[in-house]
Amino acid sequence: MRVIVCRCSARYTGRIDAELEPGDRIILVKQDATVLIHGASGLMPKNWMPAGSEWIEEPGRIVVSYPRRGERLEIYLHEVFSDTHHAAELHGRLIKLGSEREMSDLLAGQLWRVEEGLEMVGREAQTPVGPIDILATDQAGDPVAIEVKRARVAGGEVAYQVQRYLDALAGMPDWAGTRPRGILVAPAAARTLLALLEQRGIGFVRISYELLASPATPPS
Amino acid sequence: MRVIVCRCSARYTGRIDAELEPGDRIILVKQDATVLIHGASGLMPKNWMPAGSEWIEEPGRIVVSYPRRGERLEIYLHEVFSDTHHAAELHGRLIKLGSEREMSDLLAGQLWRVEEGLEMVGREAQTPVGPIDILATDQAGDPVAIEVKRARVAGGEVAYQVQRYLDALAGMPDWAGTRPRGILVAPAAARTLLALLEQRGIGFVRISYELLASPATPPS
DNA sequence: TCGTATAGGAGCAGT
DNA sequence: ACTGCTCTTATACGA
Repeated sequence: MRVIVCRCSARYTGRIDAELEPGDRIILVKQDATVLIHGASGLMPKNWMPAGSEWIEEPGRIVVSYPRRGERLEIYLHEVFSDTHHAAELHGRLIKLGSEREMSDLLAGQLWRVEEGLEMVGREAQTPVGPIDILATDQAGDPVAIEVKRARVAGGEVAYQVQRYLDALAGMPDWAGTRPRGILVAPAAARTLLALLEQRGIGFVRISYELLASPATPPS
Repeated sequence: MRVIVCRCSARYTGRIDAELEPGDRIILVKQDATVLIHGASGLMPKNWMPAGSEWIEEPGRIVVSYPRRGERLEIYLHEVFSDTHHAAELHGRLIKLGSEREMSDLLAGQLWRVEEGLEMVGREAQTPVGPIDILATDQAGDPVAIEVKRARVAGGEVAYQVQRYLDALAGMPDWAGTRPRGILVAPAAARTLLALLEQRGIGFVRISYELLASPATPPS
């Protein structure tokens, strides 16, 4: 890992064309050849190049390229304040708790929170248009596609995503003659989305990861 | 801007819970108080905190918090290899060419490339469900919602995005009695998306930014 | 503030 | 490789 503190400018061409005007920046070059040019604000780098990029260095100029995708970044070093190298031998993992997948896992064992009488059919149930998070059957035997979101949902696309699953279910021989339903499970939803779901006949059940992770209290 | 090269571990709690095991990292602290913990690979930091975070430092331990969103990052410094500060006085802008907005601007003056006889109605035309990139009328006087994408489109969401616009148009008094149509303009589309568009009656016209930016050759 | 859409999105898992 | 889909997505723009 190399850290260059410098005043530089840059020019990127590839997926777009971009010009970075001169400024004080920190350039990180990682062990996998990822290159980041970080400015004084924000999470995202001003410019970057992906892992596996090729590196050509001349005095005052660095050219990083990724021919496979037609990308190229030219960095012009106007003044180098420091340029150091670090071994980075230890690489501890990052462990995340509370992902959607985990929420879905928890919910699978607590389907009674969604609706009484649901029977699990499958997880990530394959349809021609993509996998359904949780597929269940209700008391009437009709299929219920449950879409799980970890965080508050605002955008309306999810309604169409569920609709797409329902259309697919309706066309599958296994479910011929049934009336597929859809339910969105999330900790919160935008007002406009709730209206859209209502209009489409898609249910919404407010459930958070914290609720699912807390000691379960199944129905009596 | 501060750069700490160190061996550290960290614990984040907020939107999820995450634990970063001990490893060699580069911590960037930006002028806007953004904090990034970068590992040896990849574009994204292992952990981060947003601009405006609060900072508490003790020997061997840094606590960054953003109470407004209930976020907190604890960094445990096991060994500090270097810890430097840099002024960063010059902040040149980043200028991008080839964004979707610019592509849309160009296309607005070359609607003949999409379909003969289109008449411009509006840009970013407001509907209750969001703005339509380009709204036009065709030779029959029916509204045409044109969605512009600057890069190849794979996901099917765009079909629903356009469908939503069409539904909204159908419900607007201005367009009562008309038959709204949708057209996706992009340099390329996935096979499955093409099928979905076809099925939904949404048109696809293959146009790239490069084509629009090249010297225009209007119809004879 | 919320809602909506773009991003050089990135990253990941399945086919 | 292509597709689908989540992300502590970030970021910008507008009502």
